[in-house]
Amino acid sequence: MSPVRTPEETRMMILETALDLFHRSSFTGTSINQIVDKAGITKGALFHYFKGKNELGYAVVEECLKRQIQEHWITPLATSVDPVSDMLAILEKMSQMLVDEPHILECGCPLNNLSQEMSSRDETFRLRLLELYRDWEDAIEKSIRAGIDAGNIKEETDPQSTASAIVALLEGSIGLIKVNKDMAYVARMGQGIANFLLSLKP
Amino acid sequence: MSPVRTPEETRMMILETALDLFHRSSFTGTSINQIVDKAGITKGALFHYFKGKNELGYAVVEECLKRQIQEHWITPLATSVDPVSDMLAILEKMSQMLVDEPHILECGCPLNNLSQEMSSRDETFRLRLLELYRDWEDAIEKSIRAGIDAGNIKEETDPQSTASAIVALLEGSIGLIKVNKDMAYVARMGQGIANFLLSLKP
DNA sequence: TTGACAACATACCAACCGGTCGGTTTCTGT
DNA sequence: ACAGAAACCGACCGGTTGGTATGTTGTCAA
Repeated sequence: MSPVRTPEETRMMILETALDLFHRSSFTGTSINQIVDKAGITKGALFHYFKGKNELGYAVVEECLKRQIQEHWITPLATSVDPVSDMLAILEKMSQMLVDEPHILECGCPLNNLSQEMSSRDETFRLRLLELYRDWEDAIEKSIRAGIDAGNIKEETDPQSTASAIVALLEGSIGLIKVNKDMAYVARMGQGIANFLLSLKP
Repeated sequence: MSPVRTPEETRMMILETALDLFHRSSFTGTSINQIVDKAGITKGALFHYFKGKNELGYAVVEECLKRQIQEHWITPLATSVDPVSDMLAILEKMSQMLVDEPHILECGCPLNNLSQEMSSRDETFRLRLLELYRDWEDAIEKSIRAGIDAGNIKEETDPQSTASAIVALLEGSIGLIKVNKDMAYVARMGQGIANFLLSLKP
Protein backbone atom coordinates (compact mmCIF):
# COMPACT_ATOMS: atom_id res chain seq x y z
CA MET A 1 0.00 0.00 0.00
CA SER A 2 1.66 3.18 -1.23
CA PRO A 3 1.48 6.29 0.91
CA VAL A 4 -0.98 9.04 -0.05
CA ARG A 5 1.53 11.76 0.65
CA THR A 6 4.92 11.75 -1.07
CA PRO A 7 6.60 15.00 -0.07
CA GLU A 8 9.66 14.61 -2.25
CA GLU A 9 7.62 13.86 -5.32
CA THR A 10 5.30 16.76 -4.61
CA ARG A 11 8.21 19.14 -4.32
CA MET A 12 9.74 17.83 -7.51
CA MET A 13 6.42 18.11 -9.30
CA ILE A 14 6.15 21.77 -8.29
CA LEU A 15 9.70 22.46 -9.45
CA GLU A 16 9.28 20.81 -12.82
CA THR A 17 5.90 22.38 -13.45
CA ALA A 18 7.33 25.77 -12.59
CA LEU A 19 10.32 25.19 -14.85
CA ASP A 20 8.06 24.29 -17.75
CA LEU A 21 5.72 27.26 -17.27
CA PHE A 22 8.58 29.70 -16.72
CA HIS A 23 10.09 28.40 -19.93
CA ARG A 24 6.90 28.87 -21.92
CA SER A 25 5.51 32.04 -20.38
CA SER A 26 8.38 33.64 -18.43
CA PHE A 27 8.62 34.12 -14.70
CA THR A 28 6.35 37.13 -14.19
CA GLY A 29 4.09 35.89 -16.93
CA THR A 30 3.33 32.76 -14.95
CA SER A 31 1.02 33.10 -11.96
CA ILE A 32 1.22 30.97 -8.87
CA ASN A 33 -2.33 29.83 -9.56
CA GLN A 34 -1.27 28.50 -12.97
CA ILE A 35 1.57 26.53 -11.42
CA VAL A 36 -0.70 25.17 -8.73
CA ASP A 37 -3.41 24.18 -11.22
CA LYS A 38 -1.07 22.47 -13.67
CA ALA A 39 0.77 20.64 -10.89
CA GLY A 40 -2.55 19.42 -9.51
CA ILE A 41 -1.93 20.78 -6.05
CA THR A 42 -3.00 23.81 -4.07
CA LYS A 43 -1.48 27.07 -2.96
CA GLY A 44 -1.06 25.76 0.55
CA ALA A 45 1.23 23.02 -0.68
CA LEU A 46 3.33 25.36 -2.76
CA PHE A 47 3.84 27.84 0.06
CA HIS A 48 4.62 24.94 2.36
CA TYR A 49 7.68 24.12 0.28
CA PHE A 50 8.70 27.59 -0.90
CA LYS A 51 8.58 30.89 0.97
CA GLY A 52 7.36 32.76 -2.09
CA LYS A 53 7.46 32.96 -5.85
CA ASN A 54 11.03 34.25 -5.91
CA GLU A 55 12.27 31.43 -3.71
CA LEU A 56 10.62 28.97 -6.05
CA GLY A 57 12.42 30.65 -8.91
CA TYR A 58 15.75 30.39 -7.12
CA ALA A 59 15.16 26.70 -6.56
CA VAL A 60 14.35 26.19 -10.24
CA VAL A 61 17.67 27.82 -11.11
CA GLU A 62 19.72 25.94 -8.54
CA GLU A 63 18.19 22.53 -9.09
CA CYS A 64 16.69 22.31 -12.57
CA LEU A 65 18.73 24.67 -14.72
CA LYS A 66 21.99 23.76 -13.03
CA ARG A 67 21.39 20.10 -13.78
CA GLN A 68 20.54 20.83 -17.43
CA ILE A 69 23.72 22.81 -18.01
CA GLN A 70 25.66 20.07 -16.29
CA GLU A 71 24.14 17.34 -18.42
CA HIS A 72 24.28 19.10 -21.77
CA TRP A 73 27.57 20.94 -21.56
CA ILE A 74 29.80 20.44 -18.57
CA THR A 75 29.87 16.66 -18.42
CA PRO A 76 30.35 16.14 -22.19
CA LEU A 77 33.15 18.70 -22.32
CA ALA A 78 34.89 17.63 -19.13
CA THR A 79 37.14 15.12 -20.86
CA SER A 80 37.14 16.66 -24.33
CA VAL A 81 40.35 17.34 -26.18
CA ASP A 82 38.54 18.29 -29.39
CA PRO A 83 35.93 20.78 -28.18
CA VAL A 84 34.98 22.01 -31.65
CA SER A 85 33.84 18.58 -32.75
CA ASP A 86 32.23 17.84 -29.41
CA MET A 87 30.32 21.12 -29.30
CA LEU A 88 29.13 20.59 -32.85
CA ALA A 89 27.82 17.20 -31.74
CA ILE A 90 25.97 18.80 -28.83
CA LEU A 91 24.43 21.35 -31.16
CA GLU A 92 23.42 18.60 -33.55
CA LYS A 93 21.62 16.86 -30.71
CA MET A 94 19.86 20.09 -29.72
CA SER A 95 18.90 20.81 -33.29
CA GLN A 96 17.24 17.40 -33.36
CA MET A 97 15.29 18.33 -30.22
CA LEU A 98 13.92 21.33 -32.11
CA VAL A 99 12.62 19.03 -34.82
CA ASP A 100 11.05 16.61 -32.35
CA GLU A 101 9.41 19.26 -30.19
CA PRO A 102 8.74 22.29 -32.39
CA HIS A 103 7.21 24.29 -29.57
CA ILE A 104 10.71 24.87 -28.26
CA LEU A 105 11.23 26.98 -31.37
CA GLU A 106 9.35 29.81 -29.72
CA CYS A 107 10.33 29.14 -26.12
CA GLY A 108 14.03 29.85 -26.30
CA CYS A 109 16.60 28.84 -23.72
CA PRO A 110 15.24 28.70 -20.16
CA LEU A 111 18.50 29.99 -18.72
CA ASN A 112 18.68 32.89 -21.14
CA ASN A 113 14.99 33.74 -20.71
CA LEU A 114 15.21 33.88 -16.94
CA SER A 115 18.46 35.82 -17.05
CA GLN A 116 17.19 38.50 -19.40
CA GLU A 117 13.98 38.84 -17.46
CA MET A 118 15.16 38.75 -13.87
CA SER A 119 18.83 39.68 -13.60
CA SER A 120 18.16 43.42 -13.66
CA ARG A 121 15.15 43.12 -11.36
CA ASP A 122 16.40 40.91 -8.57
CA GLU A 123 20.01 40.69 -7.44
CA THR A 124 19.64 37.19 -6.00
CA PHE A 125 18.40 35.92 -9.33
CA ARG A 126 21.28 37.62 -11.09
CA LEU A 127 23.94 36.12 -8.84
CA ARG A 128 22.54 32.61 -9.05
CA LEU A 129 22.16 32.76 -12.81
CA LEU A 130 25.62 34.26 -13.15
CA GLU A 131 27.07 31.27 -11.35
CA LEU A 132 25.59 28.95 -13.96
CA TYR A 133 27.01 31.02 -16.78
CA ARG A 134 30.42 31.00 -15.10
CA ASP A 135 30.34 27.21 -14.81
CA TRP A 136 29.34 26.93 -18.43
CA GLU A 137 32.04 29.30 -19.67
CA ASP A 138 34.66 27.64 -17.46
CA ALA A 139 33.87 24.25 -18.92
CA ILE A 140 34.26 25.58 -22.45
CA GLU A 141 37.42 27.48 -21.54
CA LYS A 142 39.05 24.39 -20.05
CA SER A 143 38.11 22.28 -23.03
CA ILE A 144 39.65 24.88 -25.34
CA ARG A 145 42.89 24.70 -23.36
CA ALA A 146 42.84 20.94 -23.65
CA GLY A 147 42.12 21.31 -27.35
CA ILE A 148 45.11 23.59 -27.82
CA ASP A 149 47.38 21.16 -25.96
CA ALA A 150 46.13 18.30 -28.11
CA GLY A 151 46.73 20.30 -31.27
CA ASN A 152 43.05 20.43 -32.19
CA ILE A 153 42.73 24.21 -31.76
CA LYS A 154 44.86 27.07 -33.03
CA GLU A 155 47.58 27.95 -30.58
CA GLU A 156 46.92 31.69 -30.71
CA THR A 157 43.32 31.23 -29.51
CA ASP A 158 42.55 33.00 -26.24
CA PRO A 159 40.54 30.44 -24.23
CA GLN A 160 38.75 32.87 -21.94
CA SER A 161 37.39 35.44 -24.38
CA THR A 162 36.65 32.71 -26.91
CA ALA A 163 34.61 30.79 -24.34
CA SER A 164 32.60 33.91 -23.54
CA ALA A 165 32.03 34.57 -27.21
CA ILE A 166 30.83 31.02 -27.80
CA VAL A 167 28.27 31.24 -25.00
CA ALA A 168 27.15 34.65 -26.29
CA LEU A 169 26.82 33.31 -29.81
CA LEU A 170 24.74 30.35 -28.64
CA GLU A 171 22.40 32.35 -26.41
CA GLY A 172 22.04 35.05 -29.02
CA SER A 173 21.22 32.43 -31.64
CA ILE A 174 18.47 30.87 -29.58
CA GLY A 175 17.07 34.32 -28.97
CA LEU A 176 16.97 35.12 -32.66
CA ILE A 177 15.46 31.73 -33.48
CA LYS A 178 12.68 32.57 -31.05
CA VAL A 179 11.91 35.72 -33.02
CA ASN A 180 12.26 34.12 -36.45
CA LYS A 181 10.36 30.94 -35.53
CA ASP A 182 11.52 29.34 -38.72
CA MET A 183 13.46 26.11 -39.33
CA ALA A 184 15.19 27.58 -42.38
CA TYR A 185 16.58 30.27 -40.14
CA VAL A 186 17.72 27.60 -37.68
CA ALA A 187 19.70 25.99 -40.47
CA ARG A 188 21.23 29.29 -41.49
CA MET A 189 22.24 30.07 -37.94
CA GLY A 190 23.59 26.57 -37.50
CA GLN A 191 25.87 27.16 -40.45
CA GLY A 192 27.05 30.45 -38.98
CA ILE A 193 27.84 28.84 -35.65
CA ALA A 194 29.59 25.90 -37.29
CA ASN A 195 31.75 28.20 -39.39
CA PHE A 196 32.79 30.12 -36.32
CA LEU A 197 33.67 26.99 -34.38
CA LEU A 198 35.55 25.47 -37.30
CA SER A 199 37.60 28.65 -37.64
CA LEU A 200 39.15 27.75 -34.30
CA LYS A 201 40.72 24.61 -35.75
CA PRO A 202 44.32 24.76 -36.94
CA MET B 1 2.98 83.35 -27.08
CA SER B 2 3.51 79.61 -27.28
CA PRO B 3 0.48 77.32 -27.36
CA VAL B 4 -0.47 75.41 -24.22
CA ARG B 5 -1.12 72.20 -26.10
CA THR B 6 1.51 70.68 -28.36
CA PRO B 7 0.10 67.36 -29.56
CA GLU B 8 3.15 66.21 -31.44
CA GLU B 9 5.44 66.90 -28.52
CA THR B 10 3.08 65.16 -26.14
CA ARG B 11 2.98 62.09 -28.31
CA MET B 12 6.74 62.06 -28.62
CA MET B 13 7.14 62.50 -24.87
CA ILE B 14 4.92 59.46 -24.27
CA LEU B 15 6.89 57.40 -26.78
CA GLU B 16 10.28 58.30 -25.37
CA THR B 17 9.19 57.83 -21.77
CA ALA B 18 7.77 54.44 -22.67
CA LEU B 19 10.95 53.47 -24.51
CA ASP B 20 13.06 54.39 -21.49
CA LEU B 21 10.87 52.56 -18.98
CA PHE B 22 10.51 49.49 -21.21
CA HIS B 23 14.28 49.48 -21.51
CA ARG B 24 14.83 49.65 -17.76
CA SER B 25 11.93 47.55 -16.48
CA SER B 26 10.63 45.57 -19.47
CA PHE B 27 7.25 45.89 -21.13
CA THR B 28 5.05 43.99 -18.71
CA GLY B 29 7.13 45.26 -15.83
CA THR B 30 6.18 48.83 -16.66
CA SER B 31 2.67 49.95 -15.77
CA ILE B 32 0.72 52.54 -17.70
CA ASN B 33 0.55 54.58 -14.52
CA GLN B 34 4.34 54.69 -14.34
CA ILE B 35 4.57 55.93 -17.91
CA VAL B 36 1.91 58.51 -17.31
CA ASP B 37 3.53 59.76 -14.09
CA LYS B 38 7.03 60.01 -15.51
CA ALA B 39 5.83 61.70 -18.68
CA GLY B 40 3.91 64.22 -16.60
CA ILE B 41 0.60 63.54 -18.31
CA THR B 42 -2.53 61.55 -17.51
CA LYS B 43 -4.08 58.31 -18.58
CA GLY B 44 -6.61 60.14 -20.69
CA ALA B 45 -3.85 61.66 -22.79
CA LEU B 46 -2.09 58.35 -23.29
CA PHE B 47 -5.23 56.55 -24.39
CA HIS B 48 -6.03 59.45 -26.66
CA TYR B 49 -2.90 58.74 -28.69
CA PHE B 50 -2.68 54.95 -28.35
CA LYS B 51 -5.48 52.38 -28.32
CA GLY B 52 -3.80 50.38 -25.55
CA LYS B 53 -0.53 49.33 -24.04
CA ASN B 54 0.26 46.95 -26.88
CA GLU B 55 -0.32 49.63 -29.51
CA LEU B 56 2.03 51.90 -27.59
CA GLY B 57 4.59 49.12 -27.65
CA TYR B 58 4.19 48.64 -31.39
CA ALA B 59 4.75 52.37 -31.90
CA VAL B 60 7.88 52.27 -29.76
CA VAL B 61 9.21 49.48 -31.99
CA GLU B 62 8.26 51.10 -35.27
CA GLU B 63 9.37 54.61 -34.43
CA CYS B 64 12.02 54.53 -31.71
CA LEU B 65 13.79 51.21 -32.10
CA LYS B 66 13.69 51.34 -35.90
CA ARG B 67 15.38 54.72 -35.85
CA GLN B 68 18.05 53.52 -33.43
CA ILE B 69 18.99 50.53 -35.58
CA GLN B 70 19.02 52.75 -38.59
CA GLU B 71 21.32 55.29 -36.97
CA HIS B 72 23.72 52.89 -35.33
CA TRP B 73 24.01 50.16 -37.93
CA ILE B 74 22.27 50.54 -41.24
CA THR B 75 23.43 54.01 -42.19
CA PRO B 76 27.09 53.48 -41.18
CA LEU B 77 27.26 50.17 -43.04
CA ALA B 78 25.38 51.29 -46.13
CA THR B 79 28.49 52.47 -47.96
CA SER B 80 31.03 50.26 -46.17
CA VAL B 81 33.50 48.17 -48.10
CA ASP B 82 35.43 47.19 -44.96
CA PRO B 83 32.67 46.05 -42.61
CA VAL B 84 35.01 44.46 -40.08
CA SER B 85 36.75 47.75 -39.36
CA ASP B 86 33.51 49.70 -39.49
CA MET B 87 31.69 47.36 -37.13
CA LEU B 88 34.62 47.45 -34.72
CA ALA B 89 34.33 51.23 -34.78
CA ILE B 90 30.61 51.01 -34.00
CA LEU B 91 31.33 48.68 -31.10
CA GLU B 92 34.01 51.02 -29.83
CA LYS B 93 31.47 53.83 -29.80
CA MET B 94 28.93 51.67 -27.96
CA SER B 95 31.53 50.56 -25.47
CA GLN B 96 32.17 54.23 -24.72
CA MET B 97 28.44 54.70 -24.11
CA LEU B 98 28.66 52.00 -21.46
CA VAL B 99 31.39 53.95 -19.68
CA ASP B 100 29.47 57.23 -19.87
CA GLU B 101 26.14 55.82 -18.73
CA PRO B 102 26.85 52.79 -16.55
CA HIS B 103 23.19 52.10 -15.91
CA ILE B 104 23.00 50.68 -19.43
CA LEU B 105 25.24 47.89 -18.13
CA GLU B 106 22.22 46.29 -16.51
CA CYS B 107 19.59 47.36 -19.01
CA GLY B 108 20.73 45.44 -22.05
CA CYS B 109 19.64 46.08 -25.62
CA PRO B 110 16.10 47.44 -25.90
CA LEU B 111 15.47 45.50 -29.10
CA ASN B 112 16.70 42.24 -27.61
CA ASN B 113 14.82 42.79 -24.36
CA LEU B 114 11.52 43.43 -26.07
CA SER B 115 12.05 40.54 -28.49
CA GLN B 116 12.79 37.99 -25.80
CA GLU B 117 9.90 39.17 -23.70
CA MET B 118 7.15 39.66 -26.23
CA SER B 119 7.82 37.66 -29.40
CA SER B 120 6.40 34.45 -27.98
CA ARG B 121 3.48 36.22 -26.34
CA ASP B 122 2.16 38.47 -29.09
CA GLU B 123 2.45 37.73 -32.79
CA THR B 124 2.22 41.36 -33.82
CA PHE B 125 5.16 42.20 -31.62
CA ARG B 126 7.12 39.30 -33.06
CA LEU B 127 6.53 40.29 -36.67
CA ARG B 128 7.40 43.93 -36.12
CA LEU B 129 10.55 43.08 -34.18
CA LEU B 130 11.49 40.46 -36.76
CA GLU B 131 11.38 43.14 -39.44
CA LEU B 132 13.97 45.18 -37.55
CA TYR B 133 16.25 42.16 -37.20
CA ARG B 134 15.90 41.42 -40.90
CA ASP B 135 16.87 44.99 -41.79
CA TRP B 136 19.84 44.78 -39.47
CA GLU B 137 21.02 41.43 -40.82
CA ASP B 138 20.50 42.57 -44.40
CA ALA B 139 22.66 45.62 -43.84
CA ILE B 140 25.46 43.47 -42.44
CA GLU B 141 25.06 40.89 -45.18
CA LYS B 142 25.32 43.49 -47.91
CA SER B 143 28.36 45.08 -46.33
CA ILE B 144 30.02 41.68 -46.17
CA ARG B 145 29.39 41.19 -49.88
CA ALA B 146 30.90 44.60 -50.56
CA GLY B 147 33.81 43.69 -48.32
CA ILE B 148 34.45 40.49 -50.27
CA ASP B 149 34.34 42.37 -53.56
CA ALA B 150 36.79 44.93 -52.20
CA GLY B 151 39.14 42.21 -51.00
CA ASN B 152 38.68 43.09 -47.33
CA ILE B 153 36.93 39.86 -46.40
CA LYS B 154 37.81 36.23 -47.12
CA GLU B 155 36.24 35.04 -50.35
CA GLU B 156 34.89 31.81 -48.89
CA THR B 157 32.79 33.71 -46.29
CA ASP B 158 29.05 33.07 -46.57
CA PRO B 159 27.49 36.53 -46.18
CA GLN B 160 24.06 35.41 -45.02
CA SER B 161 24.91 32.98 -42.24
CA THR B 162 27.80 35.15 -41.13
CA ALA B 163 25.51 38.16 -40.81
CA SER B 164 23.09 36.15 -38.70
CA ALA B 165 25.91 34.91 -36.52
CA ILE B 166 27.24 38.43 -36.00
CA VAL B 167 23.85 39.70 -34.85
CA ALA B 168 23.48 36.68 -32.59
CA LEU B 169 26.92 37.23 -31.13
CA LEU B 170 26.17 40.88 -30.44
CA GLU B 171 22.78 40.33 -28.86
CA GLY B 172 24.07 37.40 -26.85
CA SER B 173 26.98 39.50 -25.63
CA ILE B 174 24.78 42.31 -24.40
CA GLY B 175 22.62 39.75 -22.66
CA LEU B 176 25.58 38.23 -20.86
CA ILE B 177 26.94 41.65 -19.95
CA LYS B 178 23.58 42.35 -18.31
CA VAL B 179 24.03 39.29 -16.11
CA ASN B 180 27.71 39.89 -15.35
CA LYS B 181 27.33 43.64 -14.78
CA ASP B 182 31.07 44.02 -14.84
CA MET B 183 33.30 46.19 -17.00
CA ALA B 184 36.08 43.60 -16.94
CA TYR B 185 33.67 41.15 -18.51
CA VAL B 186 32.76 43.76 -21.12
CA ALA B 187 36.43 43.97 -22.07
CA ARG B 188 36.74 40.19 -22.27
CA MET B 189 33.66 39.93 -24.45
CA GLY B 190 34.89 42.78 -26.60
CA GLN B 191 38.04 40.83 -27.26
CA GLY B 192 36.04 37.74 -28.18
CA ILE B 193 33.90 39.69 -30.62
CA ALA B 194 36.91 41.44 -32.13
CA ASN B 195 38.71 38.15 -32.65
CA PHE B 196 35.72 36.72 -34.44
CA LEU B 197 35.33 39.73 -36.69
CA LEU B 198 39.04 39.85 -37.48
CA SER B 199 38.95 36.17 -38.45
CA LEU B 200 36.80 37.23 -41.40
CA LYS B 201 39.64 39.28 -42.89
CA PRO B 202 41.81 37.66 -45.54
C1' DT C 1 -3.50 4.78 21.03
C1' DT C 2 -2.25 9.13 20.92
C1' DG C 3 0.12 13.42 20.60
C1' DA C 4 2.86 16.24 17.63
C1' DC C 5 4.21 17.80 13.53
C1' DA C 6 4.55 17.76 8.60
C1' DA C 7 1.67 17.92 4.56
C1' DC C 8 -1.73 19.70 2.52
C1' DA C 9 -6.50 22.49 1.47
C1' DT C 10 -9.37 26.73 1.01
C1' DA C 11 -11.28 31.01 1.72
C1' DC C 12 -9.83 35.45 1.74
C1' DC C 13 -7.09 39.97 1.28
C1' DA C 14 -4.94 44.41 -0.13
C1' DA C 15 -2.49 46.09 -4.03
C1' DC C 16 -2.15 46.67 -8.56
C1' DC C 17 -3.19 46.02 -13.41
C1' DG C 18 -5.05 47.74 -18.11
C1' DG C 19 -8.81 50.00 -19.59
C1' DT C 20 -13.26 53.00 -19.61
C1' DC C 21 -16.04 56.94 -19.45
C1' DG C 22 -18.16 61.32 -18.62
C1' DG C 23 -16.54 65.74 -18.30
C1' DT C 24 -13.54 69.98 -19.10
C1' DT C 25 -10.32 72.77 -21.56
C1' DT C 26 -8.02 74.42 -25.62
C1' DC C 27 -7.73 75.01 -30.42
C1' DT C 28 -9.38 75.87 -35.19
C1' DG C 29 -12.24 76.54 -39.26
C1' DT C 30 -15.95 79.44 -40.77
C1' DA D 1 -18.42 84.88 -32.29
C1' DC D 2 -19.27 80.39 -32.09
C1' DA D 3 -19.64 75.52 -33.00
C1' DG D 4 -17.46 71.40 -33.18
C1' DA D 5 -13.50 68.75 -32.84
C1' DA D 6 -9.23 67.57 -30.75
C1' DA D 7 -6.58 67.37 -26.52
C1' DC D 8 -6.59 66.20 -22.03
C1' DC D 9 -8.24 65.04 -17.16
C1' DG D 10 -9.07 61.83 -13.27
C1' DA D 11 -12.32 59.01 -10.83
C1' DC D 12 -13.75 54.58 -11.34
C1' DC D 13 -14.19 49.40 -12.70
C1' DG D 14 -13.65 44.35 -13.08
C1' DG D 15 -10.14 41.18 -12.96
C1' DT D 16 -5.73 39.28 -11.47
C1' DT D 17 -1.74 39.13 -8.67
C1' DG D 18 1.30 37.30 -4.83
C1' DG D 19 0.61 36.25 -0.34
C1' DT D 20 -1.79 34.88 4.27
C1' DA D 21 -4.63 32.89 7.99
C1' DT D 22 -6.92 29.23 9.47
C1' DG D 23 -8.41 24.75 9.31
C1' DT D 24 -8.09 19.71 8.04
C1' DT D 25 -5.79 15.38 7.04
C1' DG D 26 -2.18 12.09 6.88
C1' DT D 27 2.17 10.04 9.09
C1' DC D 28 5.01 8.19 12.46
C1' DA D 29 7.56 7.78 16.73
C1' DA D 30 6.86 6.83 21.53
